[in-house]
Amino acid sequence: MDPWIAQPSLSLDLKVGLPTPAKVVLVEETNNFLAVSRTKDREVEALEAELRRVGDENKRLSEMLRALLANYTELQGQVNDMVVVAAAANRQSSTSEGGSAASPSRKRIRSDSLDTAPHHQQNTRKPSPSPPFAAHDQMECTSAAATAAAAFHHEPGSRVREECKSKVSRRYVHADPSDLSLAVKDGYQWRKYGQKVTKDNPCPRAYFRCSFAPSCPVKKKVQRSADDRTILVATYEGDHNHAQPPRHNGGGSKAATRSTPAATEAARPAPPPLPLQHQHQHQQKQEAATGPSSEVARKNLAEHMAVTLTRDPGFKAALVSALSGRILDLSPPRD
DNA sequence: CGCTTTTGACCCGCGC
DNA sequence: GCGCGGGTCAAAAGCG
Repeated sequence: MDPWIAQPSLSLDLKVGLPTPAKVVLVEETNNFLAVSRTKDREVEALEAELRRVGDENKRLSEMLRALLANYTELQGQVNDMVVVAAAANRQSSTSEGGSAASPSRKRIRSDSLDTAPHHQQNTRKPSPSPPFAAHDQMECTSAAATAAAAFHHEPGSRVREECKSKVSRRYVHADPSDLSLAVKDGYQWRKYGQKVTKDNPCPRAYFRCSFAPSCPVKKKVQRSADDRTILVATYEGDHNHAQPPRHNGGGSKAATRSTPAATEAARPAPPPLPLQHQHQHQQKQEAATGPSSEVARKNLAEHMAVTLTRDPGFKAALVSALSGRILDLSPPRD
């Protein structure tokens, strides 16, 4: 039963000066209509007020997000600087020890980073004396691999150390747990060549090669984090020996226009996980070509954070709970 | 038709 | 030497 029908004022009006039943019904409906209109007006006003309040809150949250973003960018820069300093220090120490670049990896050294696909089968069992990326300094871990670099310092001889030797960087990407594609958007074209379930993580690990240039030695491993399955951990090995592919291919091969998960990665405007030196070069190129890249980076980051938040069921639930609580508090009491 | 993805098999390093 | 586990290969299937 609607609340306005039970209001005492309505029952009073019904009994005054109404000679015929038809008129009684007419007046009753008119009064009902007026009561409904008044109630609706109050509801509309309340909703408008709530809308204004939410709008203000949205503005405030946007400002907080901007401030957070600025702090993040600043901290990211500091971390980059620290990693550069640490990498320089490690280069000095490693060269003073006789140069670790010539030490062979304990793991099987494959030469497919040098050779093109047709002969890698015959050459894979031979040790590769100096892959192209080995000519660079060995400790070229990116800022994203700060944790790997830290592990390297604590665990000499471990697998992490090997990875750092061959220019390993890591990138953590938030992803929908229901999305099983294991696609990490980084601006490059990747071809998946294997998938494996590892011992320490029930989620499968996917192996990718750079498919933009056949001789590109870069490999990528993508696996969901065992702790938080909404996070994809992308591990990059090696360094691209080519420029970043264009965002969209106009009249390229058919495969380039396909909408496969790996192909769609290349169409997204996300910054590539370049090592530090290349990141700086890339940034300078971008700045020269398109103006300051910090704006673009901030925009991308803001979009990413917004997407991440809106995809998070917990965030949605919290938002709904907060809004419903406010609405109930602000709603006019009905007797 | 050309490319990518899938997936079982295989290779190889490492620990015991 | 053997088994385990990570990484890779390559044939088949899928896709536009």
